Amino acid sequence: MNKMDFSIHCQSCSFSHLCLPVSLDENELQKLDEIIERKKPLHKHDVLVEAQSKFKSLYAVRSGSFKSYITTSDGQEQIVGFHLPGDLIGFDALSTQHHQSSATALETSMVCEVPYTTLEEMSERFPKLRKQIMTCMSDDIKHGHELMMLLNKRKAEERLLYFLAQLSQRFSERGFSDKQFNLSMTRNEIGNYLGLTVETISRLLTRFQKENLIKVDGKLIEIIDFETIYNRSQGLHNDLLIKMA
Amino acid sequence: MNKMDFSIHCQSCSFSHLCLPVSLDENELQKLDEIIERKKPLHKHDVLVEAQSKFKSLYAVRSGSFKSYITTSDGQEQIVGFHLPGDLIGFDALSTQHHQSSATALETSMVCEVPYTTLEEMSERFPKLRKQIMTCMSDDIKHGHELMMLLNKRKAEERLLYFLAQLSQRFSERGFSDKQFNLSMTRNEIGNYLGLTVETISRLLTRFQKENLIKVDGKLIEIIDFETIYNRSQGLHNDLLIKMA
DNA sequence: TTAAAAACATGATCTTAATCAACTGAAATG
DNA sequence: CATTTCAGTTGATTAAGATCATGTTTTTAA
Repeated sequence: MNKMDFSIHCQSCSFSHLCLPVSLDENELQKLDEIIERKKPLHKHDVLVEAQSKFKSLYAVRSGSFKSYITTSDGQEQIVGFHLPGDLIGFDALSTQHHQSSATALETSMVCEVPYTTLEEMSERFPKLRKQIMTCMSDDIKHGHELMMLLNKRKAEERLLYFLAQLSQRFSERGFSDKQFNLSMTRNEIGNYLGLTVETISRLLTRFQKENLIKVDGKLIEIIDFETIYNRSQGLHNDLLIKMA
Repeated sequence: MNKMDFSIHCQSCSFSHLCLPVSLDENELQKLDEIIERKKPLHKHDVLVEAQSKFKSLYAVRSGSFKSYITTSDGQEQIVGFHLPGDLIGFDALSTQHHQSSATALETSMVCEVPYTTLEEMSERFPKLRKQIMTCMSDDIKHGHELMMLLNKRKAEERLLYFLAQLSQRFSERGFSDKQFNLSMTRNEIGNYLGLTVETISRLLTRFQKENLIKVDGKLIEIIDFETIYNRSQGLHNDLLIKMA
């Protein structure tokens, strides 16, 4: 962790192309940068947002990662998303003024905080900012639809391959390696998200390794054959592909 | 179908409390009413919105019902929602300007059309309208989260009971009977939405009838024991409830 | 109005991933 | 640094729901 991180600006942030600054001009960016507060690091298990709590701020992940989850009536946890640097957390509270889901850090992480009141003001003045928030919500809806398809139509193997392919892509978009990365979430959490058990995740990872799709070393994943991972995650298997050709 | 339907106004619409007019004042409502176009009826299987098509209008269901769905890479259909009178269709296009899902009528239905350009103008002038659209999107995200929980944590029986309970509630909110209603969707479509097969839906409906929870007559459903339906849809069974007491 | 096509119901069998169990390794915590 | 808790792996068994098969009823369209 670099002390410099505390004083970084939106203008020079390497995730600005994914985050709120998208499409803002110099002047607007300057304003946004002024109202954003940099918070001190959160540690693993620290709670960033509590479900049902009043909406006070929007957060952008600066480093590390988070999971967000809802809690069912019978006390179970359902993870609804994992957040990487550049992602926004908390906009599910924009309508009701209360958060619908909780968010906790999966590792030591940093966030930028955008206080609600200043955000309201700014989005009144800058339609582009409003639009960007709309886009985030819309993306979230789309993600929900895709997930629905995944959970309804795909079997265990396809779900986990989809998860790995998607993670790899997201790391790549953020300038990290898409060939080698760390899983900050446990096997249990992956299973929770994908509607599978830990045992199934574990077995599949070992199998994928045997099939030479990935290399697994604890939390470290190496993507060996992205092509096959992607195809099979879409329900396209080799024998099927050969038939089509 | 009454001819009067064609000339009904937002001011006197019985679904205005669920639809765009929410929280608009007399003047604003008047303006909204002026830009809304009433379209002629759509029939079963008619396409209202085509996925990937350019965003031209937002639609509010006036009568009848719709399903919206995405199509997977291998050509399968995944239903992502059913729409009843008062519901908005098409706002998943607000960010990209292109629709993410298709929508077709499940029966003879009517919609109110709000052209995109006038909507943009209006929402610029009336923050309340903008807020209402935000609320719709936010509700959709929330719905997605709940569905994820349903598909990941609940078994077939609980899913279908949840579906029935939710339909009953939604009918009630719209001033229809919550005790007796018609399923405008097929068993196949229910299964598609809930991640189950037709056969499972069929078997469960017969079982629920035998257990005296509902009465089934083809597409006509009568809710007999809402209390038990709701409890069991949440994973709370009788023996468990007795233990807790 | 009637033929053809969908939609629905129900039984028999099979498959996938859950569950149960036992063990190993990693990492918090006093 | 020790010990106890948590995370992960692997095997054996089971159960829920899919799939397959067939008959019936309802809808649709010629």
